[in-house]
Amino acid sequence: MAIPRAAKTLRRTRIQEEKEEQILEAALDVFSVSGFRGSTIDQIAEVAGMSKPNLLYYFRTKEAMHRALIDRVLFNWLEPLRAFDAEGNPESEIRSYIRRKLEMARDFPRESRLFANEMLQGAPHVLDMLKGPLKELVDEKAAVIRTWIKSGKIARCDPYHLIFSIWSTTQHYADFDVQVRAVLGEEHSGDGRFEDAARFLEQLFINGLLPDHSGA
Amino acid sequence: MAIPRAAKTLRRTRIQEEKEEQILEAALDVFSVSGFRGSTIDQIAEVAGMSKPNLLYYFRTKEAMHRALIDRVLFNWLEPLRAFDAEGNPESEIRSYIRRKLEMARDFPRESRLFANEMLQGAPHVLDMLKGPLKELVDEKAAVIRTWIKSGKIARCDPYHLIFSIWSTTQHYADFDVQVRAVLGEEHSGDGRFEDAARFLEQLFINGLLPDHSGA
DNA sequence: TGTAATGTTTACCAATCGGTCAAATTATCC
DNA sequence: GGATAATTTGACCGATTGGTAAACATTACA
Repeated sequence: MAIPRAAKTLRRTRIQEEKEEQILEAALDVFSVSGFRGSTIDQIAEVAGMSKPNLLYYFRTKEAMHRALIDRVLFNWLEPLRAFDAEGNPESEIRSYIRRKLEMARDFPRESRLFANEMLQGAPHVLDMLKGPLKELVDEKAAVIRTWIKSGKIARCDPYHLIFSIWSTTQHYADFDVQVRAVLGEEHSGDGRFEDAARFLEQLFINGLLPDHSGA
Repeated sequence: MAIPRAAKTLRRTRIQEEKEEQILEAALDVFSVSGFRGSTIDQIAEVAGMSKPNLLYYFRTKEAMHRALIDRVLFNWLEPLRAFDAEGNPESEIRSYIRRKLEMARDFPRESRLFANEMLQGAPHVLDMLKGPLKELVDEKAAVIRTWIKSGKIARCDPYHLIFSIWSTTQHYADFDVQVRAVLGEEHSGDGRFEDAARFLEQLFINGLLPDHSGA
């Protein structure tokens, strides 16, 4: 006899681990393309290779699946920003932040699109997280950048918009991948484009942010 | 007696103009948030203040509505890039391109999101346009940028990634508006943030792209 | 090996989906 | 004003949606 699903939280079976993993993997495929409203449980079930009621045995509702997926993805997503270090020197910190974010766009494009879809829809499922933990983390890093500015290590600029511009330029290669490929053409659409992007962005941000040469 | 809809193309009534306008306006509201799959005709009908069969009198299918909307939006969307002028000097051209794109993000955020949604889904409805007209336009402007580089007016860089980075940084303020507001907090979420963004981005791109001061 | 807990499937449900149809209403033009 | 064309609506259709119930199958464990 099937047990009330609450019991699952007491002890997790091997099968539960595997199947939930399988489901979230498929859900990432589907949600990242079509967004929450545009995705169906049947689609996810097909990708996961399981029956729809079987999915709903592990996640009571479509919402629960989406929530579990977001929770799992968000933590890793902020890792590069957390690694942003006040002690390092600005140039190498900015460089490696750009690198890391570009690597994530290359290696985890679905995660990026899942997040982008959520933003486009007004962040109905993660608004609290944006206003809370994310804002706090960004505030903290903005303070770091301000100390760099005060000590003359980088040019005066708005640290928030600096962070936004790194986010947007790097995530662009995941979220707008199809446009990037179309514009670059088949020949330049290989993995090499990430190296080109990295070179360009590092040049842009380093030259753009170094202290004024013009002894003003 | 209703006439076959093909007849509409012969002569357009005043009512047709008005209602189609009304419908596309509502469709923009809905599609830009939920994407094509996630939007329903009923939603659009409600926003438009008309009955569903009435919508379908003007647009035979949901696809037709979406196509008409995209067609109407895309032309204006590329206007700033078209205005990018080879004759002007690089600094002011880049400055005003950033300004124009930021103004569009501020004044037409739904259009930006409609486009972003389409990209996230793999551009099923506009792929040909990306590979054709858009690529040609970008190729043309990339050539302009290359002449600037050759004549030493701006630093050496990949013109395509330069264009991508201007697109992404500016559109970010429309597509990720909810995140920007959440991170900046209520106090800095007013229209002033567009001025701050403009200041930052112009500084970033101008300093980042001016020719090397270090006589290398 | 037996049995209870866990996992899976078939059949199904009400609500919503995109879309049709014919009747009713309104605008247009002589 | 009346005929005719254009517009609008309510009722409806089959397909798909998110989700359920219960029978069935499998696993874990004594």
